[in-house]
Parts: sequence; C-alpha cells; structure tokens
Amino acid sequence: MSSPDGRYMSSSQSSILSGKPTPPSAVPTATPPPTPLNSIAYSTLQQVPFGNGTASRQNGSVHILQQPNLYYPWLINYQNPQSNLQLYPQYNYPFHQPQASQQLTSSHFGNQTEVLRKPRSSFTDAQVVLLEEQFRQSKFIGGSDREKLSKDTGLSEQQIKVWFQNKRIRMEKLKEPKLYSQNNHPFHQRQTCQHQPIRQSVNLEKVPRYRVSITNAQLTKLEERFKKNQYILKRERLDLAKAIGLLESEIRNWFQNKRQKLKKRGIQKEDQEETDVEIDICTFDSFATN
DNA sequence: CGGGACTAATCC
DNA sequence: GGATTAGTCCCG
Repeated sequence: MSSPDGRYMSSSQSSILSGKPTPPSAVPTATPPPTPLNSIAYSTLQQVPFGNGTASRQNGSVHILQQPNLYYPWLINYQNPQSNLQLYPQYNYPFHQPQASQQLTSSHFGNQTEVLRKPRSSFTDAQVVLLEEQFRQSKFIGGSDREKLSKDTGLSEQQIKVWFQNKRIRMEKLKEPKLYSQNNHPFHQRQTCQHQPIRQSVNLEKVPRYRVSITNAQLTKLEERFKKNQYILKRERLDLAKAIGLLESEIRNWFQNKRQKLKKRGIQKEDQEETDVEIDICTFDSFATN
C-alpha cells in the first residue's frame, strides 16, 4: 500500500531516455536512476517530465501535459498535481556553493529557486524486514541482488539504493561514542530510560519512546547559540554538548527542528500576509462599488 | 498539541 | 559518506 513509487521503470525502458538532459547509463546492469531534479530550477521546469506525461509550469501552478515521458519515475504515481506535485525551495546549505546552472536560472523567478522533490513515503514493516535481512548479508547492494529485492519489496531500485546508503550511515552513527553527561553536571537532568532506540527496525519491536526534556538552562544556551548561527558544525556541537550536558545527537536534532519550526512559522506568516492583502483588496472593491 | 526523534530523499 | 531537509511518529 505504501509503496506507490515502487514499480515504474523497467531497465528496458531506460533506453528510451537517450538524448535528454541527464540520460542514465546505457549499461543495463548498472542503471543509475536519472539524476533527480536536484539542480533544475524554475526556468528548466517550464517543461518538466511528469510520469507518463509532462508537467509544465504556468503562472505559479503546474499543469500536466499528455506527452509520454519517463524521466522522473516517481512522479508517475502522483498524477494529481494539486495534491502531490509540489515545488520545494532549493536547499540552502550553510556552506553551499551554488552551481553555475543554478545561478544562471535563479534570476528568472527572483531568488526563488525551487525544485521538485519526491513526496516522502514510509516503508511498510514487511518491506523493512526484507531490507534488513539483505543488509545483514551485505552492507552494499547492487546488480541482480538489488533487482531482486526491488521485485520482492515493490520498491524502486533507487529507493533501495538510498535505503542502503542511509542505513550504512545510521549504523556508523550508532558506533559513535555517546558522551553521556556526568550526573554531577550543572545542567544535568536526565531520565534513566532515554536514548533507547525508538523503533528497533531490525526486529520491528516497538520500543516505547522516552522524551528528553531539555531544561530551561540548556534551552537558553541553545537559543543563544542559534541566534548567532542557525547551523552548528560537528566540532562545536561536541563542545556544546559537553558544556551543557546533552548528547551531540540531541543538539543536532534540536537545531534541525528549530530551523524547521522557524521556516514553517515563516511560511505561515507569509501566507497570512498574502491573504491579508487579498482581504484588503476585497474590502476595497466592495467599498468602491457601494 | 508542542516538540524531540526518526528517516526517506536530496545535495554535495 | 556526510550534512541537511521535510514529512512523520509519538511521548508528555
């Protein structure tokens, strides 16, 4: 059910893709998915491939045309542009160096460089079981193994590749020393049952989640640091973790959530302002006609 | 329901 | 491989 983006492109179909902006390799054994819309900005989105059709952008909304296209396979499952096709702002990494292509295109629509992003899907327990099983055999997957796992799970090979990438990194993170704070730390206020993995995806046992409560003293320090710079690199994260008695991961999560919250609130505010303007116009119109 | 944690997907 | 985003989960 939750694997809508699984089946979309057979390796035989990928040969059709030659002559396009980012054609995948012609080698059938290693068929990398097409380069996602990572550096495609608005100007190139005037006609973006969309499943078995083509999406075009007009006056801020995306329209679906009916020409066949196989470039952005996940979109085939999201035929309804209103509900599923979204334009997301381009990433703004702390030390991101914009590519030439991005700089070229970003001026077309002001500074609003936006890209399409695949709607996030969540894998079923059954799918994760198979993925974990394969991961236990080998940390890397490719070739026929990946093809088979794709068939078994109903996930695309791209999704499987990404899952393995993320899984390897998750495993590495688990190996990192945990730097638990000492009990006599001035900021220390730690419950006993924290840092249990929330969901043991290996055996799919749902381990109860324990919430970490960040103390006011810690919050003050975090806010203070966030005001200076919304991004914090690993080195400083470790120092701060030690200084205020949190884990590095807790600080990382806090900064991530904080940025997310800020952005969300900001967007909500913008929307509010826009509707405010509309309301103003409406009231003015009704006033003028009276 | 706010917010800390997890994770699929993206970008380098 | 690592950092990050954004959608989601779920505890208090």
